[in-house]
This record gives sequence, structure tokens and C-alpha cells, in this order.
Amino acid sequence: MRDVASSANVSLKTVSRVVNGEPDVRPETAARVAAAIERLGFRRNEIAWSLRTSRAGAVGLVIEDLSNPFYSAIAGAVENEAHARGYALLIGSCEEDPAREHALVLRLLRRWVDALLIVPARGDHRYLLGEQHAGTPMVFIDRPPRGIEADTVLLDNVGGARAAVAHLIAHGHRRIGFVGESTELFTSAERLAGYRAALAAAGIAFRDDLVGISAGEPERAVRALLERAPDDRPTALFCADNRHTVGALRGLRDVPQPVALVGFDDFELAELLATPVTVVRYDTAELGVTAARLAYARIAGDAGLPSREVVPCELVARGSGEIAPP
Amino acid sequence: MRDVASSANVSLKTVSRVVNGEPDVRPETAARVAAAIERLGFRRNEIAWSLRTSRAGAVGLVIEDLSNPFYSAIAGAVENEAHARGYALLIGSCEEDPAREHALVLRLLRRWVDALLIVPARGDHRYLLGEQHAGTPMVFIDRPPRGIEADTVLLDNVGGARAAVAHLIAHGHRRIGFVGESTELFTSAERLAGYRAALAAAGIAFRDDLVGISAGEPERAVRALLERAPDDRPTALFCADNRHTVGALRGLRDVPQPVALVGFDDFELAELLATPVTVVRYDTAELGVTAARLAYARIAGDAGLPSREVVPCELVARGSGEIAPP
DNA sequence: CTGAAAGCGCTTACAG
DNA sequence: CTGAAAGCGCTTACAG
Repeated sequence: MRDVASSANVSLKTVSRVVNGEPDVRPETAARVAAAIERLGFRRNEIAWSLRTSRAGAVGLVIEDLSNPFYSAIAGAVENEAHARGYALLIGSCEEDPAREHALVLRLLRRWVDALLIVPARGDHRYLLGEQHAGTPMVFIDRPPRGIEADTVLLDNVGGARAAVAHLIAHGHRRIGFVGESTELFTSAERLAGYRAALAAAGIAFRDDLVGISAGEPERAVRALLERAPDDRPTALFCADNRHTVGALRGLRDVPQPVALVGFDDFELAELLATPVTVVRYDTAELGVTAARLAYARIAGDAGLPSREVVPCELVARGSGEIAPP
Repeated sequence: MRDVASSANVSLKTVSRVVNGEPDVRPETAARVAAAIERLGFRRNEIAWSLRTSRAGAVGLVIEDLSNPFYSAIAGAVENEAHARGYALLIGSCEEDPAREHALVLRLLRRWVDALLIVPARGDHRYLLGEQHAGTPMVFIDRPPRGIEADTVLLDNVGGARAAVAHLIAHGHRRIGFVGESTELFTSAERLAGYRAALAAAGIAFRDDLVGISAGEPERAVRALLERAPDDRPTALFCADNRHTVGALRGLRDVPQPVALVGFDDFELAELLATPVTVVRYDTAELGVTAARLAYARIAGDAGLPSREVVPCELVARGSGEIAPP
């Protein structure tokens, strides 16, 4: 910048004005500076700009696992929004590990980000209270934080699950199994609540022994449910996420009798399987887009109370959910 | 940092020494400083550190599309390597648009990155020559750059495609269709070359009219090939990437006669389809890991000639590739 | 073993 | 409309 200034015979300040498009520069001066910038290939050093202005020009995203299509769809949407606004995007995967999440968040904050988007791991998020108080906007995605009030974007987990199970009930099922992750996970707990609500609405008693929580092994949880006595075996399954849907499909391959199935989360090829899979679908990218909008509104100065946005879900009937009980 | 210094009754320089773990600080002094750091919740401002040291503490990754599982697997691997080394990761998607790639790269460079990893869009990359000359390490992934020599990590496209087509030939096929992207795309051209090599090795003449290049509509390209006269219709298809494999599977749904199929790129659920899909598989994450290793070696000072790494491919027979011709 | 001074490349607050 | 001075929060080069 000093080179540009001396080459254009102006002061640093005037170069700065031109670079930032500030008004009140005589056109001829501006042109001389612009020419010097062009000639010398000058590009503003954003690090120095950040240090001086206390702005980062970047947002941070911490998600569970960048290589998981669900999260990468969110990341892709956030990237798009950042790019459109001229912001850089810093990303980290915390892989369900609260300690790693903490480390990643600290690293992002030390490098400065104008906002933080987080798919929180289990655990407490009070460690962010200070930072929130200091004014860093933060938005939580897919799961609410614990111990802190902040903008949050969630799916309609309860509604989606209720619709799925009601659909199975409407097709004549009474013994419907639930297969999912530990209910320590927010989304799993919500979807189990939706499952229970649908049963209750139909006057079907909830049975603990039809709930299969997989400890990381979805296929085995499904097998266990199906190995019950024939007259007490579930005739339908509600799978609370796509990992469990896939596990269930694997587990059902060798089962002679047909079992109805509705899964939460759509997935590619669902309609190309031997029996196309009925699912609860939603717009994954919308989670990211909504979170990004909230974040940029905060950056722009929105100081309203924390808001909670909910992305709707819809049932897509493809075949597996319309199988009648034997 | 000034607060820490005055609180511990030392100079800025001594705090700096403790923060950076430099030797030659008296243990008691170091302890006093550490206590002050703890007490005040001091965290080094990485922006100021960057400005002063001309280091970024971050690497940049520019890929085609963050929401595509292939690229997000690469991104996930790169993120892991960055995290393990204490680096932050800046990501951008350029969506096959050379102009957007250019803009993203410039943005990353202005913010400083210690290395740049790129899945290049088509187009010329000479715009990076200056930056390369200035010493920024850059590694190209999945496709070689044009107009610039730099570290590159590729798949064994030719070998994988040749193995796939040889497999079909070994199962008795002579009329084998190729379905893929425009050969302007490096990987597509390479895989077509592998297809031709396998035909040549078996003494089968290459036929232009069995090559289906989809202009963004894989399913239609497949249909066109299968609508040929029965005695001149391909009895097998080689699909040059997973988008075309999925398109082919869609296109084949209503086709009465069985058609053998081998796809390049593995995909989830391939083995759960009505006919499990034979594919050319490789370790996607390895592309990212290898690229990251090259980049960090450069950051650490490796000044050797640009290297080219190749990730191997293997054929996984699952059923669709072992269908005999009628 | 410790510190005072200068400076990284910008912008801010002010003067003219 | 333009510029000189100070400073963002650190590290470097040097002195003691």
C-alpha cells in the first residue's frame, strides 16, 4: 500500500479511501491511485484489515462430520451464503466429541470469526457464554445447545416422526418397532416422542420392548426386534435416521415375511431399491441457509431475542411404508 | 497481552516467550505469567500473530461442490489432517465455474493461507504462477492443472476403467457402451482412454456410436444407447462416474432384457439394489490425506520438484458386472 | 534470564 | 478534498 501511495503521489490514507470506495476523493486522484493499484498488482492484506477493524470477514462452521452427506449438505449451503456475501468460511468437524468441539471453537475464535454456526455435540455449552456476552453471534443447527440461549434452527422432528408412524397405523399396523440412536441425542429423543404421540393418538399402548436403541450397530438392533416370536414381532418399523434405515434394510434382506418401513431422512437411491423406501423428507440445505441468514442478520446488528426456526418435514410414500400387515 | 504482562510484572516479550513455549525463562517467572494468563483468560490473538509472522496457521481448500459426497469425503480428510496439525481450514466451492474458482482463490490468498489445495475447474491456471513463484504451496486434487506445474494427486483413472471393461469382456461382452461426462473433463477423458485400451487389448474395434456423452442428463444418454436395434444394442455398459451409474440404473429400470453394468466410483447402498452393482472402488479420503501430506511437507520446507501421486483403484464384483450377454 | 524499541499493513480520529 | 500521526496485538532483533 505504501508503494501504491508513493507511486501515485498520495498518502496512505488516500489509497485506503480508494480501496474502500469511500467518497470525497477527487476523480483524477482516484484514477491515479487505481492505476497504481493495477500496475503494482496491489491486493489489500485482509489480515491487517482484520487486526485494525476488529472484523474477521469470515464465519466459522463446526459440524459433526464433514464427510457425512447430511452435514456436508448443510456445509454446502452455508458456504454458498458466505460466498454470496463475500465472507470466507472456516470449517471444522468435531465428530460427536465435545472436547474436540471445544478445541475447534476456540481455534475459530482465536482467528476471529464474525459469527459461529454450530451443530453441537452432546455436552454443555456454557463455555460459550462469555463469548456470546462479548457479542459474537452464534447459531445452533439441528440440535439446541445446553446451558445457553441462542438462535437455533431445528427440524420438525416430532411432527415428522408422528406423520411417519401415523402413516403406518393408517395402513393397518399396530405393532410398530422404533429403531434409532440413543435418546441422549436430541433428534433421537424428539423422534421417539413423535412415535409415542402417534401411537397415543391412535389409542395404541406404547411398549418399551418394541424400542430398539442401537449402540452403534443399527443392523443388530433391527435383527433383535425381528427375532421375536412371530405373533409378537413388529409388522412395521420406524427408523429414526438414515443410518438406521440403511441398517434396517440390510437386516431385512434375509427376513422372509415383508415388513413395512418408514425412515426419517431421505437418501439417494431410496427409490431405486427393490422396495422403494418411504421416508420423511426435508430440505437439508434449508437448515444451513436459515442458520446463515440468522447469523448475517446478527452481524448486521440484529439484537432481538434468540429465535428458534423450524424446518418442516413431509412424508414421501414410495412403497415400503404402504406394505400391509400379514 | 499487555494486561497479562502488567499483572505478572513482566514485559510483553516475556509473556510472548511463555505463550510460545520459548526456553530460557526462569521457572518462577513462567509460572507467574501462566497464572496471570489463566486468571485473565488470555488467548493469543492469531490475527496479530499472523500479521507479525507472515504465517497464516490455516490452509485453503477449493473444491467443486461441498454438498457432493465425493468432494465432502475429500474435504473431511483434509479437515482431519488440518486439525491434527493445529491448522484451521478455509473452504470454498467453485461449482465447476472457473471465474468462481478464481474469486475464491483470491479471497483465500488475501486472507493468507499457508497452502492451497484445489480441485481445479476447467480452464487455465496460469493465474496462479505468480503466487506459486511467491512461495505458496499448492496441491491439485483429482485433476491436473493447466499451464502450471505443481503437486498433483490423481486416481488411477485409466487403470480402473481398463479393469472394469476387461471384466465385462471376460464375461463375454463385445458390444460395451460407455456413458459419461464430456471428455473436456480430465477424469472422463482418462476413463474413456481406459475403456479404449481394454477394447484394444481384446481386439475389439472401438465404435464411436457406443459412446454416450451426457450433456447433464445421464439417464437420457443411457436410454439413447439402449434404443438401438436389438442386434446392435450394447449388452453391457461402463459408466464413467457415479452420477452416470445412477442415471443408468434409472434408465435400465424399464428395460426388459438384462444389461451388464460396471460403474466407476463406489456409492452407498450399491450392494442393496435389486441387482447389486459392480464398481471400480478407491479410497476417496486417501485423495485428501495424500494432498494434505504433500501440502504440509511443502509448508515444512520441502522444495523438491512437483510430484504426482496416484491413488489405486480396485474392481468390486457384486453382481451387475457378471451378467452374461443374452 | 529479561526488557525497550521498532514494525507487520492496514484504519481511525483528527487537522487543515 | 487530502494527509500526518497513532495504534490494532502481537513478534523480531537487539541490548543488557
